[in-house]
Amino acid sequence: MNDVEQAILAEVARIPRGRVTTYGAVAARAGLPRRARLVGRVLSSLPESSRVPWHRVIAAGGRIAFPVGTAPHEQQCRRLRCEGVETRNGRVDLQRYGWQGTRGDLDRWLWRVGDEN
DNA sequence: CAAATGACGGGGT
DNA sequence: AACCCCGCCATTT
Repeated sequence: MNDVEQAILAEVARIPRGRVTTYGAVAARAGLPRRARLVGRVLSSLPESSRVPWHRVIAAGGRIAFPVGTAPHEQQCRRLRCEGVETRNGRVDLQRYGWQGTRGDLDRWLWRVGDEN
């Protein structure tokens, strides 16, 4: 595994339980702007045994990347539901569950923790 | 080597 | 909101 994949997985692992973020956002935070597709490719190559929370990564606009009705789609919805994230018609409300990862994040705002610059 | 293919994104209709 | 189209780029045909 190279450093690029490492950076991407590190960002995915940073997403808090019960929150979600997009492929594009992960790429940007990993220092790879406009490389959303790469994020998807890396996640698709994860072994079943991986503990990386891949289900917290969704497509732009809160859409679940897998086609509605497919097994992987159902699995992702199930995993999200387990941590309190509700999915409606294959989508997640980003206004409510979206995680930006930096300034403006609800958690940091509430607890005043992390890098405040 | 050319063309198709994605766990994508954004802009236009 | 739902498509379509095009940019993106590592892999696979």
